[in-house]
Amino acid sequence: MADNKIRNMEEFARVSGISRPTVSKYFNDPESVRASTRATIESALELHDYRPNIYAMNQNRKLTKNLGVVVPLLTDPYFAEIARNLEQRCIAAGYRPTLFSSHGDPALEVEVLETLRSLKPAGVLLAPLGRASDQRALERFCEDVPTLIFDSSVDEIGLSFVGSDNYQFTSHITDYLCRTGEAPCFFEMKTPANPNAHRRRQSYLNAMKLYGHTPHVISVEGEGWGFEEIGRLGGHDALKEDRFSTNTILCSNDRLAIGLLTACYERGIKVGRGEDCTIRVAGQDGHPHSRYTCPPLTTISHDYDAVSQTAADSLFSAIEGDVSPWKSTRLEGKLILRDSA
Amino acid sequence: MADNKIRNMEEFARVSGISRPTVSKYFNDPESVRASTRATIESALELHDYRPNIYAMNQNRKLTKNLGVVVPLLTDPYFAEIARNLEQRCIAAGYRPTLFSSHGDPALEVEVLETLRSLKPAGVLLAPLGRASDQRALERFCEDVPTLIFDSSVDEIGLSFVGSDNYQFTSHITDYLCRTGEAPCFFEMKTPANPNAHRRRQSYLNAMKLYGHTPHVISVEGEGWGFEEIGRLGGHDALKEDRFSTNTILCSNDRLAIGLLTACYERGIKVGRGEDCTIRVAGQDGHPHSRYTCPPLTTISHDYDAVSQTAADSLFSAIEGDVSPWKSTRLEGKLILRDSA
DNA sequence: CTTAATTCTTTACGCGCGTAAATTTTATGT
DNA sequence: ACATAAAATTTACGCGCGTAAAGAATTAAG
Repeated sequence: MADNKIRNMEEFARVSGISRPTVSKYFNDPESVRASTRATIESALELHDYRPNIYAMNQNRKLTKNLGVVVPLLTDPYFAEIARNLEQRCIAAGYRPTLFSSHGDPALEVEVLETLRSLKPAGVLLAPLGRASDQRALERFCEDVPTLIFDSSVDEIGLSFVGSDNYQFTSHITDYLCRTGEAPCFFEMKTPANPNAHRRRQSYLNAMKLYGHTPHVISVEGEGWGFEEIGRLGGHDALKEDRFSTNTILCSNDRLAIGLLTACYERGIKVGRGEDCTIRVAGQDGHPHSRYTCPPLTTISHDYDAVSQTAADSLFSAIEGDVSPWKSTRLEGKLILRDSA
Repeated sequence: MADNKIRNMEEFARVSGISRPTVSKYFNDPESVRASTRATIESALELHDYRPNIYAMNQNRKLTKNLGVVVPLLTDPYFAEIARNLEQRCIAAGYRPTLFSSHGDPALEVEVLETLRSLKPAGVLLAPLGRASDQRALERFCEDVPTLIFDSSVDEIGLSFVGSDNYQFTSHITDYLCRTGEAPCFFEMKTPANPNAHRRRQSYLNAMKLYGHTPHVISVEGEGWGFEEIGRLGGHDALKEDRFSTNTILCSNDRLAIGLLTACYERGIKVGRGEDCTIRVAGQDGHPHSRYTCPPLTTISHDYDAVSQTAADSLFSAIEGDVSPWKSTRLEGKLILRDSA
């Protein structure tokens, strides 16, 4: 590490005894040079620790090693967790991921895409805002940049879609709730940000019909991404007006359920499976926090690893030349039984 | 937006009728050109929507407009929230922030700094991992890049430090707890990741002495960043062995408190201020989730906005030439009274 | 040892822009 | 109107690297 101030690749090539174009080739892909050359360069690298100027590098390269990872809201632990997972997969595969959050704002989402465009990324892993997204802007972006859509699907844009099977989620947990107690009613936002919410409601309706029960949907008001508060306030209203038709409530997602649990607590209603409990509450998502609610939340969890891996691998293979047609992959969730239902 | 494929600044300068060096000057700082010229350029910009190549831009510029924002763990909603806040301030100030997370891993933290170095950022807002950080690596980085340290202080490195006043946090909430019930015992991790934890324990000890009470600290085992689980398991143990000396527990941080609340629930212990409650639990941090625990968590909250603003503004003024000496700013927290204590 | 296939070296150009210096144009004050 | 300051233009060079082409060196195969 006696780095004698190597200023550029020219100098580094000189001290390593290898020509600059070959060194350039090495940095582009170490496997592309002979093993003995690689060893020479790498031993020189240990002595001088030089790093190529990324700006000069990316200026002329047809394809950078940059990847974009875009999530709608990084302060949501679900997206934070999946972003972390994706980021590490990208690094492991030799790419340079950059993390972006739309912060729940459609205008910001468009800006993020513009920024991303100027980064000339090799590819992008994009979880759109959903309903609020500027569809046209997304489409145009996907035409220019290899983009894999995940989490929430918006038409057939991009290379492919990878997400969870929301129909399976809801039908599976509805089935569980029906088998273990009263059939559930469904607690959701009236105008959800995410299109998955519609699939979940539909799946609830289908499942209830299938099992011969009368479905009942409670849709609560509320805009934005403060789901817990929407669930809490909506929960208070619904409880006050006695709008829950059964003692079992299936929430459209965990964050809503967390808010509802708080509302129940605040009204002195005991939630759970015990003898002394009034109602059962279940969520959907396997939110990182769901383990620590009181009572711990019964939910159906995304397979974070599988979604991340499928998404990342699809993008990588597309970048590396695989030209398979658009495809939607929806992975099943796993029921997580806890005390709330 | 009839963008007739502007390929570079040369072409854009031609169509806008302004010379390229002036256009370059404009993109570097729009205020640096005459208002009439600015108007000319901006109207051309609307017609052709050209964006300078950021790689070519940053290659020769002495100082880029890039900023780094580094947090120890982006999946922690506290850091996610503060990162979001900082990011938006950077954008508003005309910089290009890039978000990094060390994911709780010291080796990754060093890697992030290396990556950051090659981005030649104008400055960095860095929240170190803390105890686990590679001190030497941090120091060397701070020597090369204008870095403002926030959240957790590590020696007097970087431009300055901005964070919360942990002494005030703990003494304030200890005072509150003493005045409203039994004096608290202190629930913490034996080997905390964050140096703030030591300040909090010390402040607890001081405050208890001041008020003439006997302090009692319960330190629980557990490594890593899964604070909720550490709090839950440690809580179970402590409850089982009856190690809490009073009916009031002040937790070193909210995530630990959240885990403890879950443990209490699981043991059928009622937490809160009500007649029927056995113990009181309080946290520290004002974690985004603390509003939705059951019962809602009494805590003392970081002033997110003030911390972010002070940190961002300090960095900006340092970048713009202010050479004030190293300084530590510690902002007071606000008590948030809820039902748990 | 010859031959062919790889791999490396040399040479050279260009990417898109920052930036400096000298010159010309435009704005400002009297 | 003039002198002066401020801003824009012209010209030119260089940043650090990607990349292409042609020739030399190395390796692998027969």
